[in-house]
Amino acid sequence: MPQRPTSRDVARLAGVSRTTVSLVLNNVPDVHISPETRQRVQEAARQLNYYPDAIARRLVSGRTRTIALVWHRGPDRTYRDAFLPGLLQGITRAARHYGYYVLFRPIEPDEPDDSYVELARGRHTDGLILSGPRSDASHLLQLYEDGFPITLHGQLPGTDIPSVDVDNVRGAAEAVNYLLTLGHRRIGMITNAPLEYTASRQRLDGYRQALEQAGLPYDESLVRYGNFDEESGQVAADDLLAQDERPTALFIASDMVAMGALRAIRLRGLQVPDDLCVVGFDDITAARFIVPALTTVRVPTFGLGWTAAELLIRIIEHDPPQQTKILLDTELVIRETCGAP
Amino acid sequence: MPQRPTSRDVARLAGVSRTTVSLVLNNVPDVHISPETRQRVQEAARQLNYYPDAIARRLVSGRTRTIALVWHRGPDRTYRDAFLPGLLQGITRAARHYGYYVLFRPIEPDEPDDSYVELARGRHTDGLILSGPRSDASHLLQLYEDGFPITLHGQLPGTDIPSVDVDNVRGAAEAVNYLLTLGHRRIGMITNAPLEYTASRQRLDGYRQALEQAGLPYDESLVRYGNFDEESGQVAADDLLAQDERPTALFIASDMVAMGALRAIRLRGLQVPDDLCVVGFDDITAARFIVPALTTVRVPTFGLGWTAAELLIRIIEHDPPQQTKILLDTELVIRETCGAP
DNA sequence: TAATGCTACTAACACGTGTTAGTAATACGT
DNA sequence: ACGTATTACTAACACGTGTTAGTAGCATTA
Repeated sequence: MPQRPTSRDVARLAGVSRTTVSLVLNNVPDVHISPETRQRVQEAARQLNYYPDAIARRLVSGRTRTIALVWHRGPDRTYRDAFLPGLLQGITRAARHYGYYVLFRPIEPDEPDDSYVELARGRHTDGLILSGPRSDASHLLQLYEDGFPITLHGQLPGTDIPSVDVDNVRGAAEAVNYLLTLGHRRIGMITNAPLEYTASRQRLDGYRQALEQAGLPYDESLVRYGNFDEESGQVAADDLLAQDERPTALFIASDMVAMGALRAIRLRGLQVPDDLCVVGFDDITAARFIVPALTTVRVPTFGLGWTAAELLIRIIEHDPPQQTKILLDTELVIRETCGAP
Repeated sequence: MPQRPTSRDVARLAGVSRTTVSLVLNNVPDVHISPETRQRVQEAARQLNYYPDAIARRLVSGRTRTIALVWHRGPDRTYRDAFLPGLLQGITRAARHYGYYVLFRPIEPDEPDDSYVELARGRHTDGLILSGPRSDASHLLQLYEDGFPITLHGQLPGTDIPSVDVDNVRGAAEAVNYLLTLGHRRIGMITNAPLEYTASRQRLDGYRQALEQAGLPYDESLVRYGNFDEESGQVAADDLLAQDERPTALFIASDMVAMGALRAIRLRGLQVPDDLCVVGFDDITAARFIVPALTTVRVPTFGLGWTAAELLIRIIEHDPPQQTKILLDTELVIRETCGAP
């Protein structure tokens, strides 16, 4: 890059002081500058192709106008591929709307969990969205207590850190209700992950609630535990279908796990939806394309991103909403795995 | 945030000058500071929980240690979902390896094409990776000629801007060769997009080259044009299969387009792979899960990201490699749409 | 006519760091 | 004993901007 022009160069060319340049270019209100001078300054800036230095601006304002997305999702590829694009787009759109930039910072498996702290303490960013908070995050709490703006994507029980998440309980309940409406009474479930994960527990809770409300007993022999990936789904479904009295429908709290389950079903020679109905969760891209197309619960990834960013920015700008624990609704997408709509 | 400690505070607590603090904490070589003083400084920094201010540091060094990914892919959701996660991970990993941060900047449809220029001119970033360059990008050329570090993901014919892309010609040729090896002689093709798109033209070229090398004529009646999405694939395949003499195999230069084509095939009552073989391109997630699983050409998204970032950083650090037009190899992933391997 | 208010500007400081040039104090060589 | 080299530091500048306090010059008011 050739020598960048500074506001001093613009001032010199326009024959005014640097202060005047700043006042004109930033359109500072209630300040008296003659129209001729204004025009001279603007002309000079254009002529030199002047862009103010963001770094210097940040130093004096004390604000970076940047928010960071800390992606802390372990090695779970599925989650990354299915949710990151929408989330990121929601975040960047909200950020742009409010005049912020977005820094993307994944935490790799070989890094210490708290390596994002430097981002905050070192003033790289005005606030951060942490996707996938861990319960052992003492640095996170310290940061929060020090007043650093933070929003969680996901939930961290036992704290009052602002957070945005999907209403897993409701989403799961709605899926199971749909199966109940279709007349199913023996509904099996496969979780998306072990119950240590909050979302897992909540989706199971939704399943229980729906059954309970329909006056059906919770039967543990109908529940299996997935572990994010396809293989776990195949194993779980196979085990579930090995029983004498098979369920007539399956609620599987993760589409990726459902992919494995569907394979197990196919290998047993069973037909979906004739022999067995299936509802998934997440609405990954593949759900639309498999045959029969998977009925599932859509997660509003864009909305999660937008909401988390907006919440964060309002906190940064000292205009926090009353509600700082936000749950977004899912949407049941009816396709073919429960029969034609 | 309570008052952040500065290096002045550390200096005061340690009873030394600010200069000494800087020298010690940055481990400046060839400078004589007694071990006792060093320890006093380090102890003070720890005690105050001091993190140097990134902004001030950038101002004095003139470097942001940040690179930006400008995502300029139009409204093409497919591309975003299939490539962004891997690309971004490759970029951030390389960035971290070299000590850089990553800014993500999508260009939304309602924005002017050149809105990323401010990122460079305003010194928000040390360099940028532009994914999806447009041929009418005069600002881009200006930026490049001014010496601003830029790497393209994709290609811009007629310039010598450093770029990283997939070897579309080779990838397509390999796919078609595979079909030829299986004995197919009448091979249809559906492009991924109109031929204005460089990648589209290249994949078609690969198809032609493979045929030519096998001594087969290029028959235009076997070629149709997709347009990114599923629908375009369904229409194209349907049209292709309406002919008297059907092809025995289809090379479809986009998995998403292939999804539509497969539907058209199914609706015509044809069986894959018995009546018709299919090879796709991109290896999207769904390719693994449909039945039969789609044989396709995998794009090394992570490698593209890593390479683009590494190239960019070497340019930023004035250590450019000789080769600045890089083509990465694809990988043919053999699944079931051409029969069992 | 003096006091006040308004217009159209500018000088100087602050932000927090890295770095260059310099300075005492001590050690070393002859 | 004297000049030189080395050690262990520090004062001061620079990075480029936003902003506060201030200053001439002129118009208006009492």
